[in-house]
Amino acid sequence: MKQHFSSVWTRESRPAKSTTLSRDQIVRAAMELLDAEGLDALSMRRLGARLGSGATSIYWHVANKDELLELVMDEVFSKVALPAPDVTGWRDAASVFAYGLRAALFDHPWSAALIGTRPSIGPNAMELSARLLRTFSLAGFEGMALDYASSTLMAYVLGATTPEIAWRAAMAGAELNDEGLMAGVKSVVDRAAADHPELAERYAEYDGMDPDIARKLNFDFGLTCILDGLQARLGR
Amino acid sequence: MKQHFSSVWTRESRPAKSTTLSRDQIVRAAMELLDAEGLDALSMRRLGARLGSGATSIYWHVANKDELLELVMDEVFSKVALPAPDVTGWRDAASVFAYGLRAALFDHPWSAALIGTRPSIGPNAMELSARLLRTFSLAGFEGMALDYASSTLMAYVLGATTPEIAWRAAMAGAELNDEGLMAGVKSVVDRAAADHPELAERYAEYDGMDPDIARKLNFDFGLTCILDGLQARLGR
DNA sequence: GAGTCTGTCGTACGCTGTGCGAGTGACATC
DNA sequence: GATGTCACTCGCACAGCGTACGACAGACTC
Repeated sequence: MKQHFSSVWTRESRPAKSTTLSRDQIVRAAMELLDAEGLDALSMRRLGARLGSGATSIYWHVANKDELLELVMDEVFSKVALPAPDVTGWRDAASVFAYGLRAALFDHPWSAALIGTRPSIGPNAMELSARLLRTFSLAGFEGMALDYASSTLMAYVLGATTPEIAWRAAMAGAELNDEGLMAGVKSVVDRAAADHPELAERYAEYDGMDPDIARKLNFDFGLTCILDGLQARLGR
Repeated sequence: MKQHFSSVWTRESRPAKSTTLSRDQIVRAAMELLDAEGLDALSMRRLGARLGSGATSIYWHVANKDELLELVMDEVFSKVALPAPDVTGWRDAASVFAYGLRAALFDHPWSAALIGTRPSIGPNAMELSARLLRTFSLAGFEGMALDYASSTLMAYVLGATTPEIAWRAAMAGAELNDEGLMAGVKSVVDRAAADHPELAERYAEYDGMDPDIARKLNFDFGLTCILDGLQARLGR
């Protein structure tokens, strides 16, 4: 039995005549719950309770939980700023985009687990990529290269950010100052270092460094590296 | 209540004296189940059944389902080839790595959903990144830049591949030849195009193109772009 | 007053991860 | 041979999950 391709964006939202519940409210409440307690904490029952209504009432406004997640995920993309490139120059605009997307994902860490799960084709995601295309278009990219350039940048930001989020989540609760809590991390790292002298050398350089700053430097390196690579393609 | 950082890699595997069940067997069976039926199909009961044993027997060899997923995920990284850079030159080695990782992820599409979930610190992941470091080291990168360079490449591959996998999964069952099945995709795309003329122009260029080939071209563009950016950094 | 449409919700089904404790067989020690 | 200890398996049970279904209430139309 073949399945049709289907997604929330394929259907219209229910007309919002309802007084007590609406798709917007549901999405907003889901976002709050996700931000506060993470992906596992979002259940239809808990969400219903937070909205002061029955769990199954939600299903009038949303087909199923997957679609709800699609809606919430798209909301994340709405929070990414992207300045007009004719004001700032395309490199600055692209940088602001990259840092903005990174920040938006950090603000909603549960999104890291959803990215690999469904394509981002909601209106906000579309709007964002259209603006990114415009940026690169004004920069001088044309034809396929225009598309390629913007998805290269997008890919880098996603691929750099999601593992960062995974790290942060794994460390949640463990604090740097408390040696006992970090012992687990250290033992994993030590084991790796023991087998691979190259890794040991690398880790040594990070000693005593704030991991957030280290990650930011890392991100910035890759970003300017990509922008350089793109720029080289502009002169043909 | 604070939580300790903990992971499978922190503990030793149970000594493999067991005749009927072993960690390796469990991981292998889990991988088969995941490949055949996807992430949702993996339940401890189904896995137990496939192994011809009770569901809860698994818990003697693996602390919980999360750890099992960590183990299976690490197995994916073991399948990535990386040629010695002194034979092929660092750019070729890096390309082979990138395509190899991409292929490994494609072979196990469920991995896309796990990448944002937990840091990849298993022995195979470590081994792979150590080899990548060696590659860039021989290329001439030093200090922090060595680390940055390899994680930039890693980030790009992950970020480019996971959305591709998400797309493929969403299209599963829908075939290009069958217009009816693709109608859903088309309506989403059309809606986006209506709101954003830039997007419409882009989509038009892909018309009639094999999407797999289009994606490969896209991937290749970004990859050479990054390698160029990295190379520019080599001459200081 | 009757009928229809919109929206809510209680109940129920089949499924999940996993804690617990009972059970089994191999081996060591007396 | 009896007893004890360990490595391992597994049935049961619990709390929770997503969601199909049908009953129900209120508003609006004829």
